Amino acid sequence: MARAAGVSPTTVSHALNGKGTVRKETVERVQRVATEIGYRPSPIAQGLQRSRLGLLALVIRPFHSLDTFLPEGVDYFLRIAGAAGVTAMEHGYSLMMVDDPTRPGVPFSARAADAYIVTEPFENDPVLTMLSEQHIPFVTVGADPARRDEFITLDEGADQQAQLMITHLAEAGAQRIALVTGTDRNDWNLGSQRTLERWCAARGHEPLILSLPEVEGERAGEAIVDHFFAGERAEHPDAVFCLTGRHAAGVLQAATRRGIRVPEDLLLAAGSGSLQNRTSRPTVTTLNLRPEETAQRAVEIAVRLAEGERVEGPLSVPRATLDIRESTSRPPRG
Amino acid sequence: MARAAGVSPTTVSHALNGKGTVRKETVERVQRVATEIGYRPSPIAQGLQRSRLGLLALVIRPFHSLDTFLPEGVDYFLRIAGAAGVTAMEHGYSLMMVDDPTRPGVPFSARAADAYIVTEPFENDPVLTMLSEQHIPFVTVGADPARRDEFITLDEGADQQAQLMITHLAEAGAQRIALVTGTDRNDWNLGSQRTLERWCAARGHEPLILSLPEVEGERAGEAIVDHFFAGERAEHPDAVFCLTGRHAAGVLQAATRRGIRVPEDLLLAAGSGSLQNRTSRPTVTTLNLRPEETAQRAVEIAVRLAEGERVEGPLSVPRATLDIRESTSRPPRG
DNA sequence: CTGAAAGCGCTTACAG
DNA sequence: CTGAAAGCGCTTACAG
Repeated sequence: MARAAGVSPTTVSHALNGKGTVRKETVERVQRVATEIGYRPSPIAQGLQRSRLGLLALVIRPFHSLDTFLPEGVDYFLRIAGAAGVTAMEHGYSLMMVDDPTRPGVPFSARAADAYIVTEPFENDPVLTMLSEQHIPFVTVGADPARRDEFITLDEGADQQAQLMITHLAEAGAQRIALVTGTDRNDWNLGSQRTLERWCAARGHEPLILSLPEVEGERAGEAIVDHFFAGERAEHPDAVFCLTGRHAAGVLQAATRRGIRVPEDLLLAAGSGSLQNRTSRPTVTTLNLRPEETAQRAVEIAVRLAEGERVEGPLSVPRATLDIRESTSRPPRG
Repeated sequence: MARAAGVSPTTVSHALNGKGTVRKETVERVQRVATEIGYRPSPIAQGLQRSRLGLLALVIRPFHSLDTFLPEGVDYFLRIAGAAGVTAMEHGYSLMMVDDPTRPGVPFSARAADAYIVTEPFENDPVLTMLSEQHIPFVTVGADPARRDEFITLDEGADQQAQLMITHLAEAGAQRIALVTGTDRNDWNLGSQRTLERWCAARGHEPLILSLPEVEGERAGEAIVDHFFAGERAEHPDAVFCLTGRHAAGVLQAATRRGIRVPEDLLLAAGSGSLQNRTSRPTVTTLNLRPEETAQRAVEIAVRLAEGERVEGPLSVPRATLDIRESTSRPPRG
């Protein structure tokens, strides 16, 4: 490029970046030649000397157990991804989704991010261990349950979120609330479980809890209904709270198939809902976890970390709200 | 790092990459020190000299008019994105989603990709112009309608795809098929329109076609039904083919609201379907565009381009198939 | 106003 | 077996 314009590399750089002082005609000539030959400064070379690429990485840990980058009917994480991409762009960064960067053979670009966002890390998550050991800045959405205060974390307040739904179900008349969690050992599953146990303990009855792999999705419906409605009638729950929208959709189908009416016989709710919970018959009450705002906060923190700022203080996701729908809208049993 | 291990940078490089010949003990010491101090070679510096970062960029042009990275109920592109991410990873690349890289102020990382995939480019798309001028390798999914053979393109065969659905509707008894396209000037909208026009011409009647912004989604349903069912009864279509699943979902709702029964009074089909078309009542017939395979092909081409290989010959997406559902399953009008 | 020099953090011939 | 030198493509002091 320098040769093509008949000037030094220094002058090219100055001209193209508006730095230093360059005669106006020289600037124009350099620009003209640049567009003529389709020259653009190498972002890699530029990155080298800023030692920053303007790249953020998003690791959605639950996708690892779901074994896909595009689980159907799992809105929450896709909305996180979409919003994170947009927010990153607004801050002058790009965002890439990567799977598990600790695996051997990962694209080496996966390690080129300036900062990482890790959502729903597992207990003692090796991804966090690696990032931490290699001094790569990162923020997690939801704590590593085993290392709660060790890393920079947007606390998701799983306890509060579960409590919100449990209170709603109780107010709608539920006496025995069953909880269906996933099997990933993350703060969302573990925290919700703790919360229901506490609630049941306060009422002096045994908690009804079932943990099934997230990946089973709606297929898990039959197993869930079998499990809770097998024994004596007095033992049956009058409300089921599934942490995932797909489990809830499955329960709705399985219950309907057996003549268990929602919400007349059974209240039904989901933690992280999805499209199908809004369109099923009846529609299903869910938590609104506000993934867009969560992503926004996470990206803002990641950007600050990427730029070498310190980030302190207790951080948290926006407070969840209830999207009350038909599945909990009529008092059960009458 | 070199100093910490008491050797030269050359030896560090050799030891860590298993190149050259280094004494076994030296290798071990270097490795030990590396993990101790959390050293990792800078991917940027490595990228500089390979002049490649292992990064692919995906530009989903329709998102630009939809004005979001996460349109709800638009499966096709998200499935493209998910599958592209996975396939990229299998080839040792990461994938980032970028919006319009021609805008001023884009993250400079957005220009750091080794190759681009651009889905559904617009007519005379400036993104393609820029990539082409800057000699950045790219592949499009769907042609730029104005520059059909100028770039490396996975042809989507919009004509064939539309023909497939039209034939199905006709076989199901449709006499007058109305087409609803989006307003983006891409090959999918324009090609489908051409195909319906040809079909109508062969039958000697005027084509019923309405173009409405993709972004209106289900809200467009009322307008569509208003438009086609305003005039005399003889002029009403007996089948509506919406290119987007959201338009189709809207038509279903609006029709139902007016007592137009699907499929008894009206056959309904969508081009690129989504979850809601599979779960609505009745379920809606769609094309299966096989986005996962499309993404896979696109990524494979992008990787070859990134690695400097030539790519030739007519390329195309996998052939669409029909997902026939209730909305076209009974002969209309008895 | 312009350019030679040094440096960003690596790797790859090449010499010892 | 190890390291000094050159180079990947830029930018940023600094000298002229």
